[in-house]
Amino acid sequence: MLLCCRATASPPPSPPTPSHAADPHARLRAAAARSDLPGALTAFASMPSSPSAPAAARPVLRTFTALLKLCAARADLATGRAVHAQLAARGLASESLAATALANMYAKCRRPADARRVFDRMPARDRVAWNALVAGYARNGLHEAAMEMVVRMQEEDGERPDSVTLVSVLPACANARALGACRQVHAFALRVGLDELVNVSTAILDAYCKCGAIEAARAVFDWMPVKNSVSWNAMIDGYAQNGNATEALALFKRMVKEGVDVTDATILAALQACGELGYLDEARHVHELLLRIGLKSNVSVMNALITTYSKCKRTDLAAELFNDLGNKKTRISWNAMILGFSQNGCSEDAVRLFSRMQLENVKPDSFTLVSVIPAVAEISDPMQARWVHGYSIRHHLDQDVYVLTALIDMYSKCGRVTIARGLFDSARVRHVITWNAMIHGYGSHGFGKVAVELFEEMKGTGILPNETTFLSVLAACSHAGLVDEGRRYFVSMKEDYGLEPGMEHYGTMVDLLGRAGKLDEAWLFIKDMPIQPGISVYGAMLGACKLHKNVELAEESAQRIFELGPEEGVYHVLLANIYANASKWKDVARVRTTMEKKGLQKTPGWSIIQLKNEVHTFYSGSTNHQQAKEIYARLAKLIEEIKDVGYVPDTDSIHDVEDDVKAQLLNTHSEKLAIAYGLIRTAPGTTIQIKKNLRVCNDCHNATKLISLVTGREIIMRDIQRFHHFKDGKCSCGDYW
DNA sequence: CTAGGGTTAG
Repeated sequence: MLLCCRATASPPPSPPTPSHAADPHARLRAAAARSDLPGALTAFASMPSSPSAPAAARPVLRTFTALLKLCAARADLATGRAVHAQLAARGLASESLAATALANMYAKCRRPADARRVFDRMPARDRVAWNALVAGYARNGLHEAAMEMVVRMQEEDGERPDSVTLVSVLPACANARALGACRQVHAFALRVGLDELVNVSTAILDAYCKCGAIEAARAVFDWMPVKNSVSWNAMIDGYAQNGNATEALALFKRMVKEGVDVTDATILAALQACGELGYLDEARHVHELLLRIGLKSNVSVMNALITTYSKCKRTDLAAELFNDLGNKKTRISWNAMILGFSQNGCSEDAVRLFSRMQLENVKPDSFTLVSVIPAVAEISDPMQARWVHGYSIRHHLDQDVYVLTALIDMYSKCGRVTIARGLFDSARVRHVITWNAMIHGYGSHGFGKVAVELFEEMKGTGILPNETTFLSVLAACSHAGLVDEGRRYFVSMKEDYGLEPGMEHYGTMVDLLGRAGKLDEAWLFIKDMPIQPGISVYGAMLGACKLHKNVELAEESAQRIFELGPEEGVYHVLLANIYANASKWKDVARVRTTMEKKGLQKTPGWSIIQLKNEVHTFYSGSTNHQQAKEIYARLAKLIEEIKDVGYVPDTDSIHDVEDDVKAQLLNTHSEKLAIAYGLIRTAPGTTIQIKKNLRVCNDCHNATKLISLVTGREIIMRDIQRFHHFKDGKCSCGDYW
């Protein structure tokens, strides 16, 4: 046996480090090869600097450039500056080789201005020095400056760009989305034959992708006589980033088939494509592949896999990977998992994981909060909301625009629009998304006029509205019955801002016209749509037909919806209700039968109320609550009280049974149960907050108004579409929803 | 001793 592991064995011989023979220059070279900056500094320290010392022992230019390279690699600015001082003391700081290395060091330490200063002091600048500056600007996000340097090196010094110049400046062209510049570089490369080089062509291809010129990129890719992994990765990622995930995956498969080396970048690009398409099976294949080639220890790849499985709605698989990461987890891993839970409706899991992150002392960043805050918003517990807000402040992240916007949205969703407005007013920086969140907040709470006013104020600030802004504004107009304003904004969207309305905008417009009773106009609006109307558009029409009892147009709309094959039973239910309203019982039966045949089910309605730390869920007629008896008793009393102030049960949507049974059924709606329970459990005067999974029904809406009157309570009800604030016998929606 | 500058990914 050559090596023995027994404890009694003699220690292995130490590596040959003849300390006496220590030539500092050799030691520094060795340290540099190991990228060992401290070792290199020790070696440097043992070099004599006095001119009386033997010349061979004194540091030479090479010594300093080696140190600078190490500083650059580690972004160690302090040491880099010390080396700069040493060079300056010897009058070497402007020497071509040293200055170039210095410029490079500063650029990698994110100090492009210092790099420039060194460059400007050079008496003569060669191509390499120019290249260092181009690369320095490019990697620090100074795209225009990088491109300008390429022009100046030719004009001022007559230096012809070489391959390094091109691969340095191309990322700048790419990040500046400067397609024209990309084309110029490409043309230049063709002219001087630099396109033969794989790295040049790859950089061109990548820049084309980033500028959205995916066909041009593909043409370069297909032309390239020699490709490497980077070329393939850039092309695959180009497709993934440009929304063509299908082509990205196809190319990825070809790459594997042709035996090109798959790297971590390949995997990341392929996973991105799988996630975008929600292709679980493909994601699993990529997963298997990366296990085969041993990329499992790459945390970035595992993080991407967590994200991808989450996008495929498999948080279970994501969580498994997350747990397997053990102590290799980074903050990005936590963020990915929290976001995964948050976006898949697992709000409690998201918040729990966030708490665990605190317990394990992982510092959060703005991404963490932007992931967890929507989960808190979904849970809508004001206490938790206040806590996560305080947490954001403690970690100095509350003024991050994205965090702030998430907080505004969260407070709106917790029914606290005023607090949301306070945050909005205190914001030091506001993006479009910030305005959108606030406008949406007002709109969803029925403050349509305020939403519109805020939108007008936004236009005055010079911030350009986007598609989402208009969606919120149109929805606000719809909820507040601002028909003329809505029509004008819809036109303005395209004419003044060049924004193309999407399916949701059309749906909202139909909703706006339909709610206002302009059914014929809504129908014509659909007919005039330049895109094929989707289920959501006809769904809005159907809802309006229910509201205004128009059987004919309801049938037409439903017909189109059924042709489009809806996955939920809501539209059948809606149509059946419309027939029932018109006493067309045969038709009701027919719709019910088709619904059953298609295996579609009515979504059971539920309402929840949160008290202390418990969530109480009520279904229509449910009796399984611990305090069910009390609840029904309180409800019965409540119904008597509101009858005294004019409550008449709205039994329109119920049939087949006697009137008193109808009233009975209405009285056990989940909303009413939740409210009754809230009244029992909370002190007089407390606001009651309810969340309902469907639209609040007509009768419950009516009843709740009167409940707010007789009990003197404010009741905030969040349904699938919007918020209703009930107070003093009125609702913020003005009975218009 | 011929040094100093460079492509994908998050």
